[in-house]
Amino acid sequence: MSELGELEPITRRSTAAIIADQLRSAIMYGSLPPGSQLGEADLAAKLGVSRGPLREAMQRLVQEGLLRSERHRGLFVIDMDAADVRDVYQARLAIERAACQLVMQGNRGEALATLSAALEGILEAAASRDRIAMSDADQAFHQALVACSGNSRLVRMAQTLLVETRMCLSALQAHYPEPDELVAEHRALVDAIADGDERLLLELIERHMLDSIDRLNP
Amino acid sequence: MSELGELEPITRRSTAAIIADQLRSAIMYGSLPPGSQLGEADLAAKLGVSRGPLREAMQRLVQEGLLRSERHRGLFVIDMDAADVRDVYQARLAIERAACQLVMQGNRGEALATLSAALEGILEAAASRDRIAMSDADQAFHQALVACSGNSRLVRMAQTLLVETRMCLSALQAHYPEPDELVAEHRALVDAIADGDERLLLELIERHMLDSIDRLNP
DNA sequence: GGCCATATGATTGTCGACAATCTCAAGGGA
DNA sequence: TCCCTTGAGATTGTCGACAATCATATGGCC
Repeated sequence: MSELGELEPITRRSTAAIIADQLRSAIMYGSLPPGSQLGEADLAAKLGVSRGPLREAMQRLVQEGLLRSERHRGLFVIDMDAADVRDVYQARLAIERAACQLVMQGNRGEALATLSAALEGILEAAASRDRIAMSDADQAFHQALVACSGNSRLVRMAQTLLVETRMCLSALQAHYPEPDELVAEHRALVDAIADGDERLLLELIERHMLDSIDRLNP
Repeated sequence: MSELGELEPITRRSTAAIIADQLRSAIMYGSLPPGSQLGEADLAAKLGVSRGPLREAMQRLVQEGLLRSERHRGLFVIDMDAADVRDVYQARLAIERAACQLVMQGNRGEALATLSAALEGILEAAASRDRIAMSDADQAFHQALVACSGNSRLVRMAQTLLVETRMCLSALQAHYPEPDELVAEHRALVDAIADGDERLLLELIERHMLDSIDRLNP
């Protein structure tokens, strides 16, 4: 959080990082749909940069696994099949389960405050019945959960997995839980943290992920 | 494995990927020690490429978290403190624990064959009492373990974490387990898989990681 | 003598151009 | 009619050069 009136350099982040964020966002929200090719000249013109920095940014996404590279063919947004959906949620379970354990044996009070706020966000989104807002709030909650673990590696991994999660939802465009259910599931997680019930928390997060796999695989 | 006499394009992987591998390897083995700056012109000359592809490769490692970028200053190999060591092993535990579960509920037979071979490698390395060979075999074992999960996301994450693990060992240059202990610990893992004892397997992998944290933090 | 401003050198960030390769369509032959 | 070859067009891969920024050393001023 930046202080009020604090003077900072205008560009403290590298251009490649900014472009990578833009592309990640575009992929996440389905603006660059799975399987689509990323023409370098085209994109560079749209973003107002040269091909150099753009290529650097794209290499980041290749490393993340969001793009696949075919030599002399171009870069394509990955398209996810059922196996990918399974992999993503299994990996999310691994990360978030570990995050839950760390939260429990770490600063639980601070985590509780952060996650209560995130839960409030889900509540508002659910009230508005806006699917995208709900997804945003859902993602923010899980991002916050992992952030509370204090483990930067877990945070980085979770970010990519959450982007892929959004890709699934955008692509499949279905089977997203009802607002009430969404709120209830996350409230249960927060309550378990509040009660200090690690056993229950781990069980809930496991169910949360495994249910999602079932929901997305008809 | 490529067939004998099979004709394949000489360069099927992108140049950036090859360079990234080289750099990753150099970082892993301590050839590029933590904290050291990566001069672009210098490296490009050594690798026989231009700065363009080199910069692309470096962006991959930035995304991986192996390099940190300071704008207009350059790229530096991350240096790991005690907190980083903890984070890496916590993350490894998360990934490898999940991999173990997937192995147990997946093709256990194939995993057993692969891991038995990997264990044989550890045995040979331990016999030679060559520290580097032991580390290589250790890493290969855990890489194989995660690969047996069949989850490509877990594999990618594990790769980065294993590189960071090697960085710790190269940097701290100490507290690596005795050959006998190394063999015993991994044999126990394989045995647990052979017996189909998931409970024990998870307990062992947990101990394996948590012990490592203690060992590296005096 | 100590400290600040300036100049210099080196390094990074960005760009445009050229070469290599792929895609796709048109043409010729069986 | 179908298939292979061949050519044009477009796209990617690579490179060298220029601009912007930072680090360091030098000289002047207090």
